[in-house]
Amino acid sequence: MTTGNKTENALPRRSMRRLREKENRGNTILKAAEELFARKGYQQTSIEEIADMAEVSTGTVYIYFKNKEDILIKLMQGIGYLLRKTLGDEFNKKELSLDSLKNVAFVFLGDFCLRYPEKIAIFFRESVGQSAEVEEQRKRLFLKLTSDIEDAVKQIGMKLGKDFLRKQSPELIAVCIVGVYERIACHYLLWHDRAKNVKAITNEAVLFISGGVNNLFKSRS
Amino acid sequence: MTTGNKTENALPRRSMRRLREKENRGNTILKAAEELFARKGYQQTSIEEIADMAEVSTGTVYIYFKNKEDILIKLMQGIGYLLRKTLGDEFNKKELSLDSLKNVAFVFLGDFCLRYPEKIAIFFRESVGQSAEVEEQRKRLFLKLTSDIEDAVKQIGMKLGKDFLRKQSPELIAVCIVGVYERIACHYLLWHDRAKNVKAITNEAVLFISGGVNNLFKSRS
Amino acid sequence: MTTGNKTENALPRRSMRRLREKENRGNTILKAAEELFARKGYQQTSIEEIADMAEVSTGTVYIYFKNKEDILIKLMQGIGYLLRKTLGDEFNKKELSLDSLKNVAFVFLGDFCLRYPEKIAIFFRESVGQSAEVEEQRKRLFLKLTSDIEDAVKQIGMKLGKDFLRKQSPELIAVCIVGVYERIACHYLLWHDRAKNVKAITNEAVLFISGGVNNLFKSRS
Amino acid sequence: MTTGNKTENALPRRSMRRLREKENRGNTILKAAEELFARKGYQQTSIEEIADMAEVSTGTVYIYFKNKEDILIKLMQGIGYLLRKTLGDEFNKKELSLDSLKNVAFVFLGDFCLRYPEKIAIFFRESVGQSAEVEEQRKRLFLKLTSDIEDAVKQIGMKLGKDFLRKQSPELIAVCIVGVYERIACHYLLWHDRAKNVKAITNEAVLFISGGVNNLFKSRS
DNA sequence: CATGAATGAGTCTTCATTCAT
DNA sequence: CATGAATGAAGACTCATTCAT
Repeated sequence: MTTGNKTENALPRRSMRRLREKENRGNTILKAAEELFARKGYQQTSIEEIADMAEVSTGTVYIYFKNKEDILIKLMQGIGYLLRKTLGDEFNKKELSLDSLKNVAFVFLGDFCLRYPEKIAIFFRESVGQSAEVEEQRKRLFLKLTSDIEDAVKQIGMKLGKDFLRKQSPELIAVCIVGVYERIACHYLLWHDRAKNVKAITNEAVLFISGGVNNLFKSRS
Repeated sequence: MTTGNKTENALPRRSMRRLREKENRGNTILKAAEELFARKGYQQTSIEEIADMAEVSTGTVYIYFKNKEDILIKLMQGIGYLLRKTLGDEFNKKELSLDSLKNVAFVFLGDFCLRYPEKIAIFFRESVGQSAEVEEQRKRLFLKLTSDIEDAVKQIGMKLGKDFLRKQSPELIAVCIVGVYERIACHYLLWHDRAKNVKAITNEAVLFISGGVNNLFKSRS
Repeated sequence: MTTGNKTENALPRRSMRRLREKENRGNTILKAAEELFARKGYQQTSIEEIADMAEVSTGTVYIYFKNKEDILIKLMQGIGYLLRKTLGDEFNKKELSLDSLKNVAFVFLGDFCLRYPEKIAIFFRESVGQSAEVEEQRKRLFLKLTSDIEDAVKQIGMKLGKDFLRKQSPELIAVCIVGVYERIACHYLLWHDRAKNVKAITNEAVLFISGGVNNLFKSRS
Repeated sequence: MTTGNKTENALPRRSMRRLREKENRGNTILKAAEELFARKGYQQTSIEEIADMAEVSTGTVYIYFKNKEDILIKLMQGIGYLLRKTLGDEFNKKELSLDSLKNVAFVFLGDFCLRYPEKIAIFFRESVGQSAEVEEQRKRLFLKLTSDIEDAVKQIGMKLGKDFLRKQSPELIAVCIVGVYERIACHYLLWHDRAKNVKAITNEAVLFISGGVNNLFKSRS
């Protein structure tokens, strides 16, 4: 049936293809930029190279993006969104508990980092120290990410019926967790290439984080 | 008279000044670069600006440094050295113990970060994502720093007569500690300006780290 | 029914509209270009802006005009035609006399300039110094205009039974008159906005021109 | 003596040459730009061409001028200054009288225009319709020029003991004179090449202007 | 005819680096 | 050593024009 329908409306099909292409053109450019930024660095990549790899002309790049900076920002936003979604979905899978922190660590280190090393390179390296605007975006994304984790930490505390030392402890915990993730990703994945040890590393990272979190619960009287 | 005076004294005096200046010229340029890189960003700072602020000519900059990248690298090395020295001195002050980790945290967050915000900005922001050579240096410095902490962690473990879960646990601990430091510095000092809360923050950071470390000791049978 | 109706009537109606629109499409584009060129300048106006204001696509612009330059040239030709027609009609209204020069001045300064400030801006400003082709057109139009006035001046001389100092004097007179018109238009209308004083200005301009013309008649022996 | 002096201070001589070169470099670039703008048009001339003709690199152009527009503006200012100086000097040569207008016309048409056809091309063609900033400068220069002539006209009126029809008549006269000059220059020098007829043309232009001015004096009762 | 996305040649502009003085 | 004017390669960006649909 569906096929028959398609056969009848040949033109729509074409225009649909056009539409799809149009929608994808921007993504093709982003993909090309992602790979090049991760491999050669943001500064070392020219618009022409991105255009070449995306098989479009330089002018086309400027139809979809305001300027080179805009490409990086859109890339960051995409990565930020995917990251938060990935972690958020994991947090929401079951009841929040200390195990959630463990699962999230596995999703990030054992999954996300291995699957998207270029995204990690861009998020943790190429988007740093480029310009005021990029830095602003970066800050915003990190704060959102931190805030997500802070919320989860708070709820875990509530679930466990425990209070934190200070009202702001969950924020600090979130900051620490993000820091641990970031540096592990850089250290073990970008610098060394110990993808194979990921499991052991993640396991211990989870232990480290759990220990840290536990230490910031107010002890019962 | 005046002329004679000048001929006799002024020249030697001048040349002494020259000598002193000559010795310091490189440092003056580094200082200028440090401030400008931290304030405006590495990419946004031109050699001319650095020369102006250091009150030398652009050509002079190239007598003391191979190129612009070299300035950043020298700056990083200086910061890296100072940082390792600061932390190392603290580690060496007394017998290593879990308290050492605490003291080091205070020295870094409560002291170093507040005293040298520009160094922090350069080390954690401006030196990131600039070029292959800079990244290489950055990696090297981070590895040294991590290695220092790893050694301290190992010794603390020995002092406490405890084994770690794995042989590589101390490395992971060190990586985590560096990550926690880095992100706290960025989050609380570069992004927000919560210099006043430093004490509470450091306190909790220390608790977090201690909890983390403790969790990676092998539990006694 | 509705469908049938559409098939019978709507299409013809549409095609009529189409036809009308088609005829006018070129003019719509010219109108848009005229306004934009006068307001923002020829160089600062893009084809896309013209198309937007004319509510057509950029491609359509190229159906009606060879290129951007062509739009400007067509515009100039239209303005040149209208200007010559306006002045010519005035010259032809009655017997040619020195009063004709006066009337023409009023028609140009007191009427044309006030009614079509954009045309003045394009003719005296935007069409200047753009390209060889445009300059060529401009020259051609100015020569025609000058020639028209020259003819009128010659006839006035004949009517008055006076000879000119030289055979070429009428040409020079025409050139001077055009120069006076041009600069008055620019000075008082484009630069200052003394539309209110137009009458006094025109009056004196006429006196200036009359005095000039009179001085180039050969004095009777 | 002088020569000996020079021989002694060889270095000063060199540095003086340097200084001269430095002062002249900007002028060399301006000269090159002047010729190219006049010949090919402002838009059609690239910075690279200017640099080539001035035998400097493109970068050097940007040491002396902010941008391309700046070159044109500096050129206009130079021309405007020279023009006003030339006319002003002529006005100041002797007592102001109607003859002064005649002499000034000869200086402008018979001298300035023939000697500096490129300056005329730039002032009356290439600087028109280019950008808001250039237009602003152009307006300013024209107003100054007009104002100079207005002042002279006023004084001539006073010298002759005659009043003008209106207080603003001198301004209008000045505007007309500038217009006459401009169009004659364009018509006879840029468009046709009647340099040989200049004398006759100027003579009649003077007559035209004189007649015009005379007609705006208030007639004695 | 109409569309408007795609093109890509063309230019300005920057700035790290060099070198004659 | 110090200078700073000159260099010129490199790259971002624009926009008139084309053409498949």
